[in-house]
Amino acid sequence: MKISTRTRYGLRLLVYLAGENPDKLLQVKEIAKHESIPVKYLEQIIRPLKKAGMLKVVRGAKGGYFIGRRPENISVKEVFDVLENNSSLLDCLQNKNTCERKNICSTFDFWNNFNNAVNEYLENVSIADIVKMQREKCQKLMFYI
Amino acid sequence: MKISTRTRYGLRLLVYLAGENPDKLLQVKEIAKHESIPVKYLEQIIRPLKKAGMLKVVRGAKGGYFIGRRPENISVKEVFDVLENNSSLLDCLQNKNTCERKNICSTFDFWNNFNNAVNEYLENVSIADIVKMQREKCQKLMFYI
DNA sequence: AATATTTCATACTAAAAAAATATGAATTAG
DNA sequence: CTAATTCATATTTTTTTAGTATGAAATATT
Repeated sequence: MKISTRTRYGLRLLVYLAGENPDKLLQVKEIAKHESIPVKYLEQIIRPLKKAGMLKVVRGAKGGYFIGRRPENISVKEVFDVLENNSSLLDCLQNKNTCERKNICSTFDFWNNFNNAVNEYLENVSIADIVKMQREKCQKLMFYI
Repeated sequence: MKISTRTRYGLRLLVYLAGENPDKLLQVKEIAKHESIPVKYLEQIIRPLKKAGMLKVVRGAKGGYFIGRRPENISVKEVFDVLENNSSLLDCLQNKNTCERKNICSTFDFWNNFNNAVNEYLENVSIADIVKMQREKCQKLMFYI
């Protein structure tokens, strides 16, 4: 049970965009450098997030990206759904590849409950929350200097 | 973020053992059949669980396994720790391979909180709880027949 | 209009991890 | 002594993840 690099990068990307003024365009190259992410890999991560409206684009020279919605309205759950290849903790929880043991499985209900608990947690954390956490931490550090 | 087959199998194994009388020995072959798990794969899963005292063994002919502790005292968290190859959701949370961005990472605190929440959940579910859930479900089904 | 810069789209490769299999040693009941 | 069973390790196969490569499409600037 590991968080993929894809999701980790994607979250950092969104937090970065959300922390900047939405009228300032940020380019892949710049973001990649800032966040230590391979440029081409980042491009691939951006696409589905854009599709989901989490970020917006200006194409062509001097183009770039900006946050697509108010950060309060982007939950981490949504980021998971888009980037984590299979957002569900177990295949049997989402009817695809339905396991034929499903009905007799001694652990199905437990996994289901666990999955729900995790999802609920992720639904209740927004990108804005993370930006806020980060800022508070930064201020605390400044205080001691 | 997927639960590994290893952990899923291991949990089923423990729930099965916990549901039987501890003085009844169950053999790998039988468990594997009952739970639709490849025999040799199951053997590999048993070993670390045994090491952790979650199940106990009688070797040789007519040997087999039985639950190693009261099921109330085996948390799912413990099963994860033993079977999930890297129990932590992110490497940076456990000081090994320490990411050099750790201190400046915009998302570190979030991941840390999330990890703690997940662990807390798993610590508070025991094998006994799962056995109970399963039994109640079974009874409910019986009622309608 | 030409050029440089930037995003878009897809295909491919490499590395790592997970799942499963294979082989044979050690132990013990009968 | 033999058969049944667990123990231990090595190997193979499959799947997933991470990253790279190539080039098209769009647009600002000159």
